[in-house]
This record gives sequence, structure tokens and C-alpha cells, in this order.
Amino acid sequence: MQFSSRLTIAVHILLCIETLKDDLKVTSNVLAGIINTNPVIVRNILGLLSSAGIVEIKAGVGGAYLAKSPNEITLLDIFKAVEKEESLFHFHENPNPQCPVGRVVHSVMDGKLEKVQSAMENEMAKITLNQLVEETKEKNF
Amino acid sequence: MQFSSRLTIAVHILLCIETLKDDLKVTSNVLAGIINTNPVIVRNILGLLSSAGIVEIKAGVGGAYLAKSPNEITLLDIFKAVEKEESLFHFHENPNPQCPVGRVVHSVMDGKLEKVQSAMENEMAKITLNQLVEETKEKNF
DNA sequence: TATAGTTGTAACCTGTTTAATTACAACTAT
DNA sequence: ATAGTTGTAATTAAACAGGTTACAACTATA
Repeated sequence: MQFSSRLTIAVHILLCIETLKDDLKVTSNVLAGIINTNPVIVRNILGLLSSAGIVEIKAGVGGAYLAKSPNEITLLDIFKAVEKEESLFHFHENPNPQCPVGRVVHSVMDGKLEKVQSAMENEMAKITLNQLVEETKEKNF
Repeated sequence: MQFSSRLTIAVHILLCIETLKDDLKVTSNVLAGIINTNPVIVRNILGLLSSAGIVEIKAGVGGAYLAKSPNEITLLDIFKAVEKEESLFHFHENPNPQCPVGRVVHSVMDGKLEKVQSAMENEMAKITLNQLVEETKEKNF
């Protein structure tokens, strides 16, 4: 199991919007060329980011813009925008309730799995788009 | 995206092995009945747990047994046994290297994504099978 | 030794998801 | 009015999850 590449594509899109905004209008065609994918893929992901209040998209005339300051956008925000599943873990259904284990396995595990997911999300919340922009600039000298 | 139910099934299997070992021979048929799935599913997951050195399986005569003490088995061990992907995240291939973002996005993100994955794995490593067994007993009074 | 119960594995099926692609209606600055 | 763009539907191919049937190989024990 892996997460889809929507997360890394979304980050790439946002970095491009912030980095290229002064030089050209950042459209789905431009982004698709940079990311090496299809404009429809980009438009779908931009739609998710827009629904999440992370970007604004100009209908008709085209172009995507950040809806917030880059240090108000975290990796967790981006992750939640593109991965809609509330829980990371999928529990098998209908364990046999006549077994002492089957009766309680769900309640025993739920708390643990929530902690694991929270650990991941807390780490994502520490990373802002601003940090990523700065590192991108640094690596280009 | 969600993890497969292999993790929770594997935990359920291990809890059953430890809890029921004194009362009956824990075979794939028994486990399938308890977990409410197919014996082949159970045998495949038991095979993964066996390859990882977590359980021993008696060929021919049948039955699965823990290969280690329950407090030497962590949720991370179980997770790694049943989810074979090394990286949680899937990076989109071939971003355009002529773009200053495309050139470095991989190296900027890799470190971040590793930290996120480590946070999740560290939390999993804290949880032992022994804890889960104890909580299962408690919840059954 | 023959047998019954079990494991390991192959083959197949269905449903879901990802990613790519074509097509086109609707929108809007110029 | 137009050209460029977005939003979205429909289709395709590949991968994966989970289930199922089938059967060869194994082994304690009667």
C-alpha cells in the first residue's frame, strides 16, 4: 500500500504557483508540462486544493493562486485535501462475537491506531509550504 | 487510500494464538471462522508472519504458535510483515528538470516524507503484542 | 503403513482505485 | 466575438484487495 502521488503532485503544484507567479500565468497546461502529466489530472488536484481553501482558481481566464500565505499552509492541510479517507487503517468487518478476542479486538485496536495516525499527522502539521519554498530556493542557489 | 485489513487481521490472529493456545489447536480453519474470512486469507497472512519470524507453523499436523515472547513483538513488526512497501509515499515520476522546482522537488520532499513515516513507525514500535493481550483480557473482565 | 487433517500455493474472479486520455460545455478578459 | 481556460463526464488500462476453489505435499497417529 502506498499513498497516491496526488500528495507529491499537489506539493509540486503549490511550489510552482508560488515560485513562478511573477513570471507567467500558472495554468493547468503549464503545470501539466512541468509535472509531466495530463492537464486533467492537474485540474482535478487543483479542484481538491480549491475546495480545501488552499488555492483560488480563475474560471474562464485561467490561472491558480494561493488563497493563503505559504506559512499558513501545512503539509497536513495538503494531505487532507487530496486524501479523503478519514481513517488510515481499514478494519476487517464482522469478527465473531462469540470469541473473547473477536468481541473486543476492535475497541482494543482503535485507540492504538488513532495514536499512530495522530503521530503521522502531527509531523505533517509541522511542515509548512513556506519551508518547502525556502528549501527549493536554497537548492537552486 | 487506506492500509489493507491485513494489519488488523494479523493482530487478530496473533491475539487468538496467544489467547486460545491452551484450549485448542489454532489452525487456519479455526482462525477463519473467528475472523470471519477465508482460510486461504488466513494462511497467506500467517505465511507473511512466519517469514518475518513472528510465528511458527506446523506443516502437516497444523497449528500456529508464536515464535517469540509477546513483549518482543511490536505493532511495527506486524505492520512490516504484512505491508511490504518500503516507502509510504509514491512520488510522481519524471518532473521536468528544466523547471527550477521540478529539479529539486524530489530532494526537498524526500527528507520530509521520511520524517513523517518515521513518526508513524516510532509510534507503532511502542505498542507490543503483550499490551494488546493484556487489554483484551481486561475488557473480558 | 494408510489415513485424516492440515498447510502452501496456484488460478481465477469481482470490485475498487489510480492515472491517463479524449471530448466538450461553460466561463471570462480582451 | 473570440481565444484560452476550467470543470467534468466517459473511457481505458493497470494494479491491488479480498474472496473462492482446487489440489499437491506434509505429518502425527491409529
